[in-house]
Amino acid sequence: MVRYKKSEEKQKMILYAAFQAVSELGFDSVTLQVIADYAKVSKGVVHYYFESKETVLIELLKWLTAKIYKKECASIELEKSAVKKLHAYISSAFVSPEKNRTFYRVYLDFLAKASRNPVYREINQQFYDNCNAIGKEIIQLGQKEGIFDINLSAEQTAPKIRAVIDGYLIQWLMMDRDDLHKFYREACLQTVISMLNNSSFFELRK
Amino acid sequence: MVRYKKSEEKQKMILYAAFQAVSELGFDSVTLQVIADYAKVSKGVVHYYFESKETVLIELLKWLTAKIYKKECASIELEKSAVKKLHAYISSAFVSPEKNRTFYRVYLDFLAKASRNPVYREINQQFYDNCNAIGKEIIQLGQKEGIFDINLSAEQTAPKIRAVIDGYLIQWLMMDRDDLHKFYREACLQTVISMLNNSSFFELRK
Amino acid sequence: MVRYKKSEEKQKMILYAAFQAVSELGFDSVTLQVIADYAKVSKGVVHYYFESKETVLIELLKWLTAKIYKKECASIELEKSAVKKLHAYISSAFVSPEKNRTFYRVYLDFLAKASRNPVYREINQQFYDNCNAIGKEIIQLGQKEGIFDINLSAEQTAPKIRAVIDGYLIQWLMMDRDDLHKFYREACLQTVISMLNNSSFFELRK
Amino acid sequence: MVRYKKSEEKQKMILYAAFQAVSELGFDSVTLQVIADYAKVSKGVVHYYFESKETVLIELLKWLTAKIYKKECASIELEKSAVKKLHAYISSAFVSPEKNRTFYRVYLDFLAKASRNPVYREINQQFYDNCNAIGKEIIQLGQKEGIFDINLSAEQTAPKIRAVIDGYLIQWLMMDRDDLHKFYREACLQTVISMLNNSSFFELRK
DNA sequence: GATGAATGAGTCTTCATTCAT
DNA sequence: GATGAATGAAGACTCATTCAT
Repeated sequence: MVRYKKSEEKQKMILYAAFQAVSELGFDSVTLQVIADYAKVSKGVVHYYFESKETVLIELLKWLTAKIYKKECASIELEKSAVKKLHAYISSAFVSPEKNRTFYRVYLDFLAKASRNPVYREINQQFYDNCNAIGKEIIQLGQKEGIFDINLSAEQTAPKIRAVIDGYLIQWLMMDRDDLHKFYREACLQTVISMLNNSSFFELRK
Repeated sequence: MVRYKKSEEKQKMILYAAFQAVSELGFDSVTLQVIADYAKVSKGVVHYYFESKETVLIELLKWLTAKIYKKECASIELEKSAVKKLHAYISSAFVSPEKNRTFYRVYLDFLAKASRNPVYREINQQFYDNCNAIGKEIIQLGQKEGIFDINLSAEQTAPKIRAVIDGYLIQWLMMDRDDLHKFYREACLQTVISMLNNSSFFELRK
Repeated sequence: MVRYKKSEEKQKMILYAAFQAVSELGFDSVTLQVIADYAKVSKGVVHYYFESKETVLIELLKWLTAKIYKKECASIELEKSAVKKLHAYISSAFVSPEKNRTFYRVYLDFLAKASRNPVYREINQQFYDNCNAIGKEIIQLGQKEGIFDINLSAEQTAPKIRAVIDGYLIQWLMMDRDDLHKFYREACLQTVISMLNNSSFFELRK
Repeated sequence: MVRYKKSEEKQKMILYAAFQAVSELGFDSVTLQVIADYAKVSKGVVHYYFESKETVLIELLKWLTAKIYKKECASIELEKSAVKKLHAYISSAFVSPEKNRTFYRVYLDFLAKASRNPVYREINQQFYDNCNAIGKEIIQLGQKEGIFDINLSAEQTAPKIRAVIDGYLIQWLMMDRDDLHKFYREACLQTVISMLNNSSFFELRK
C-alpha cells in the first residue's frame, strides 16, 4: 500500500497532536480517538496515516527524540568554548518548565516501554548515541582547552552527562515545582562540571 | 487476630505477584487476571483484598518504595564512615542487574504515572524524602569528617544524590547490558563523590 | 486458561443460538452481538465460552455436522434391508423443508469457507467420511442382497451418494419452494437407486 | 459511442478482477480496495463504475453465470448426438481443476448468499433456467434417438442433471485433489446417464 | 473521468467490576 | 472467605462510501 506519500505535513500534525495527548494523559490513557480529537481530524485519519496505534507511538518517539537532538545540536553550535557549549547543551536540555514537563512526561512513558520493548529501546539508543556525540565533542574540546581532566575517556564519560541530565530532569518533574527548574538546571551543570574537572582528584583520594 | 494476620500475608503475596507481573509486562498490559495468575489465586481474591486495580497499583508502589528504602537504611547502618556509608548506599541502590531491572522497570512505569497523577507523585515524594534523609545523614557525617565540602547545604545536596543514582540506573536499564552494571555503579559513585568534594573547586573556576 | 469446564450446556446453547443466527443472516452478517442476542446473554459471555468468533463458527460446524451424522445413523439403524436403509438415509437427509433450509443455508456458508480454509475443509472431510461409512454399509448390504450391482466398489460409490444428496438439496434450497421438497427427495432417491442398480447397464451400452 | 464502449470494457475488467479476488479471498474478505488492487485501478474507479459493493457482486454473478452458460452452449452446439452433447455439456462443466476451483469457490459464496437473498436467487434461477434448457434439449434429443427413457419428462428431469453436476463438483472441490477431477467427471457422467436410461427399470423394481 | 483523502459506523476483543453461589 | 460466571463499557481497527480536486 502506498502510504506516507503526499501529506507528510499532516503526518507531522498528527504526531504533534499525539505528543500533546500523550503528555497530558499518558500512553495508557491515550486512545486513537483522543489523538484524532487533538488533531481535529476523524478517527479514521489517524489510521489512514499510521498502520496502528503502536506505529503512531513509535513514530512519535522517533520524531520527538530527533527534534530534541536537533535543538541541542543547534544550540551548542553557536558556542565556541567547551564550558559555553556545555552551558548551551544543558540549557537546551532544561529549556523551560513547560516544555520540559511536556517532553519528559512522554519520555518517561517511552523509557518505561523501552525497558521491555526492544523497538523502543532501539530508538532511545539512537537518541543516546546522538547525545553522546554531543557530550564527546564537548569533553574533547574541554580537554584541548585544558579545563577538563585529560585522563577522562570521552567515549566513556559522554553517557554520564546524559545520565545526570535525565536524572535531574526526572527528579525535577517529580517535584512538580516550576520554580525549582532553574535550581535543577544549575545543579545539573555543577554536577557535570565537577564530574569533568575532578575525576583525578577523586582518584587521588579514593 | 490470626485471621487478620493471614490477610496481611496474602495481601503481601498479591502485591509481590503484582510486582513480578508489572515488571515483566508493564502497567498497561497487566490485568487483574494476570496478577491473580501470578499469585496463584482466583481473580475474585484480588478484588477481595483490594478495592480496585488502581488500589493494587498504589499499594504496590507504597510497598515497593518502602521496601527499597528499608534495604538502603539497613545497608548504611552497618557502616561508620561517610564514604563507606555512601558506598553502602549506592551499592544497595545498585543491588544486582536482575533486581535492578525488575525494580526499575516498575519504577519507571510508576514515575510515568506520577508525572501526571498526584497520588503516585505523593508516594514518590515520600520515597524521595526518605532517600534524602539518608543522603543528608551521609553528607553531614562527611562534612563532620572533613571529607565533604563544608559549604554544601545538606538539605539541598541530598536530592542530587538520588537524582544521580536514578539517572545512572535508568540509563543502565536502557543499555540492556548486565555486564555494564558494575561500570555504572562505579560511575555513579564517582560522580556523587566528585559532587560532594568539589563544589568549591567549581565555584573557583567558574 | 481453563475454559469449557463447567457449563457445557451453556456452550451448546450458544452454539444453537449461533446456528439460528447464521442460518437467518449468513456468516458475514452474523456478529457476536447477534449471537449473544439470539442466546439471550451478554456479548461478553460468548467470548467467555469461546476464544473468538472464528472458534464459535468452527465449533458450530463440528457440532452441526456431528448432529446430522448421528441422526442419519440412528435412522438407518432402525431398518434391515438395503433399500429401506437407503430410504431412511435419504429421508433423514431430506428431513423437512424447515430443517433442511436452516441447515443447508449454514452448510453452504460452511462449504464456501471450506473451499479456501483447510480448517473447515477438515471438519467437512470428517463429515464426508462419516456419510461415506453409511453409504458403504448400505451398498455392501445391497450387494449381499443381490439388488445392487455387484461390480460397484463400495468405497468409490459411497461418496457419490452424498454428492447426489447435496446436489439435490442445494438445488431445492435455491428453488425456494417447500412444496418441491418431496419431489426432490424422490428424485434423489431415484437417482441414487438407478446409480446403484445400473452401472452394468451403462457399461454395456456405452 | 467510443466512450461507452471503453466504459463497458473497463467494467468487465473490474468484474474479472473482482472474480479473481473473490475466488481467492471469499466474499467476506474482499474489500473494494482489494478489487481495485486486482484491477490495478484506484478505489474511486470501482465506485465510478458500480454504485456499491453489492452492485459489483451482483453484476459479477450475472456476468459469471452468463459466461459459464455461453461456454456450455457453445460446447454442445458442436455435437450432434445426445450422448455426445451430454459428454460435451459435462466436460464443459468439468472444464479443468483450476477453472472449476476458481469458479466454484465463487459460486458457493454466491449460493450461500442466494439461500437468503432473493436478488441473488433470481440470478441463479436464470442460470438454472438456462442450464435446464440445455438439459431439456439433450434429453429430448436422446429420447428421439431412442437411447433415453421415453417416459421421462424432459422438463422435470433437466434440473436433475444440473443438481448432479453441482453435487459432484462441490464434493470434488471439497476433496482438494486435482487428480480426482477426471474421476468425478466420469462419475458425474455415469450417474446422469444411468438416470436418463433407467428410470423405467427403477419403476419396475421399486 | 480519476484519484485518494477523509469520514464514521460497525466489528471484534479486552477487561475491570459485580455478584450469586 | 473464595470462586468464576456474567456484564458491558471502551478501545483498536476495518471499510464502504463520499467528495474535493
